[in-house]
Amino acid sequence: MAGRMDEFVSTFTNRIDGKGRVSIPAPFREVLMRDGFQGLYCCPTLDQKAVDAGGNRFRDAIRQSLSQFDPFSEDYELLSTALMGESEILSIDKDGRTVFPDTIRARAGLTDLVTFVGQGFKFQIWEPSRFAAYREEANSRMRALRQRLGAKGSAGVPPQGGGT
Amino acid sequence: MAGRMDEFVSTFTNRIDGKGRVSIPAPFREVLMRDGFQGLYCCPTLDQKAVDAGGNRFRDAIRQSLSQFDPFSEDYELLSTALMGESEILSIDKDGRTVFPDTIRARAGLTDLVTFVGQGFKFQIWEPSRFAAYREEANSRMRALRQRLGAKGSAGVPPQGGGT
DNA sequence: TGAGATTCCATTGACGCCCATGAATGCCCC
DNA sequence: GGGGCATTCATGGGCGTCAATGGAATCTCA
Repeated sequence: MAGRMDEFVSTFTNRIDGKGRVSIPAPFREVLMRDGFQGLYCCPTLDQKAVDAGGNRFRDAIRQSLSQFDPFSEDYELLSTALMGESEILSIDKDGRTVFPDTIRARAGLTDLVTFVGQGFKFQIWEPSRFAAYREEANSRMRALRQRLGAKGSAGVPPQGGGT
Repeated sequence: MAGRMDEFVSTFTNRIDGKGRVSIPAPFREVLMRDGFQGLYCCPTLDQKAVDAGGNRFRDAIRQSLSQFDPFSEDYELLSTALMGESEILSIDKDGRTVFPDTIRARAGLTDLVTFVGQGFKFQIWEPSRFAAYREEANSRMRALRQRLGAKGSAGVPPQGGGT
């Protein structure tokens, strides 16, 4: 496998078995291992029917954004409820599998397949067909954006591959 | 369970039995154990029909928050009355259960189910359906807040799109 | 002695752990 | 360059452990 894996890259789709277990993609496990967080920190994606997940690095991002607020302010209440209250810490067994609780299943609309989408310091959990649709939309928007920016110079938007 | 759990995360709903006993969620007990506080420190949530709870860290946060006020000011009076006067220290039995006194039950409107909501250094105690409503509100206001803060820069709310 | 509260024990259902299978990939040796 | 072997990884199943819950037994204080 390639050099230092400190970021979640690429997309994988795995199966949920009868007991609700899913294998976390091995490359992602590798990243989590390096990250040092024992388990998987999951938090709902705000604008999509999906779930964000990661390790310490992801968790710290959330914690840090909360730390700016006074602990007894209304904003802290709201944010901590939405971010920490809705988060889950899942354990990963020795075979690299986890079980998504009902909350996450419902959140992402999971049935028997899960798509893991690498996004650098975190990754997302999607129901495959839902993600396919989302990716289509993202790609077309991206094309539009590139065209718009392309006129001003190529900087700003990286080359886009279809991604498999 | 997973790694070092030093914060209250996620949401759990447990049942109150005929004798008023409730199991504190095991992950929360774990956090309390590490925190070192023997028992459960509870005080009313200021602006909601709910109760805040935690251990030493929570208690310290309350003290610190109070220390910002002039000890003889009216604000101090009000806050200390609300935060300390109405506080309770509950004991946790060997099976990890506690019994909520009538004050807390009334305060949170509890009947036969309790929802525990992790909020980092503390957690909240809610009547489930009441919490469901509040969560809805928290989520929508969270979105609004994010848009507002998102415009000024990434601070405030966790990164949501692809990130490096 | 009786009512409420606390401790101890039993049940059950979920979850973690171990092993087995099988497929795909990479490696080595001929 | 090709065939065969070893490894890795996803998946399935059986089993032990733990947590949540319910009930019985014990304690306490009036």
